Amino acid sequence: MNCCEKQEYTIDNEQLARFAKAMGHPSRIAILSFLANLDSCYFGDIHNELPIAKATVSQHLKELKDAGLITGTIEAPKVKYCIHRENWAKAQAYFNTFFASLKEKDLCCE
Amino acid sequence: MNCCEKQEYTIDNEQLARFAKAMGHPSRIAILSFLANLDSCYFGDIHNELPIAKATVSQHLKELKDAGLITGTIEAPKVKYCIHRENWAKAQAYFNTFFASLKEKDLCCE
DNA sequence: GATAATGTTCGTAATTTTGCGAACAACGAA
DNA sequence: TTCGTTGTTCGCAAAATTACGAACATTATC
Repeated sequence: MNCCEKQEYTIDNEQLARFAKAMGHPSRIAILSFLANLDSCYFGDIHNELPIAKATVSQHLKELKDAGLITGTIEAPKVKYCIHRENWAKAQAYFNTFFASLKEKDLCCE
Repeated sequence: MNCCEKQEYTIDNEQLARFAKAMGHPSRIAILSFLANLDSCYFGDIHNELPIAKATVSQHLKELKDAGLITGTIEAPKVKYCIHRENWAKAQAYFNTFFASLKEKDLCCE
């Protein structure tokens, strides 16, 4: 399904808000961009990309993982983070459906 | 421009995070949905739709306004809120571009 | 086994967010 | 003018977020 096909999604407002909240911080957007562009997927490289302490990076990664947008696996002694593709697609569809729901004709405003 | 055309947007991570943050709360998603579906655009009706105090609703509306997703105008004695269509489209494009940036081939993960 | 490298967790502090009731401001109507 | 309606702002409290360094755990390597 590409982004122009009709979507049957019934948006779960709670879920959409959870995705949005996870994306609501510049560092986390940067992390997601980094992973989406496949520059690397190891903690160390993510950390190097950001001007914040590793404890903080770890915390942001945890939040993204809790929101379901990424996965984390141990590849000793490193930790590999990846975009959670299934949920990524779900988030994409949710946002897309949400924004597309805006009606053209506006009887109230304007 | 529909959602399938190539987009030349250079995403501003800060701006995207700001949009996401504003959307990162169920009540604010509900407000945006309400306005997008043109059910009404007056404060009172928005308030009736939500199980929270009017002071809190007013606060959420302020945040959405600060993020640029809605506008607020006084129509005494009521206040009318509307989707800020220009910024709405901008946010839509930002999210769309962001999610679409995920590479298909993944050399690192999976 | 000792050491180095890699991340997570803990404890703490500062700030922000969320939410409420009460007080207040602005305006239309009686 | 007075009153009722409509929302905003204020003051406060509780909770969550953000960030850091230090301590800790794990594993690879010497």
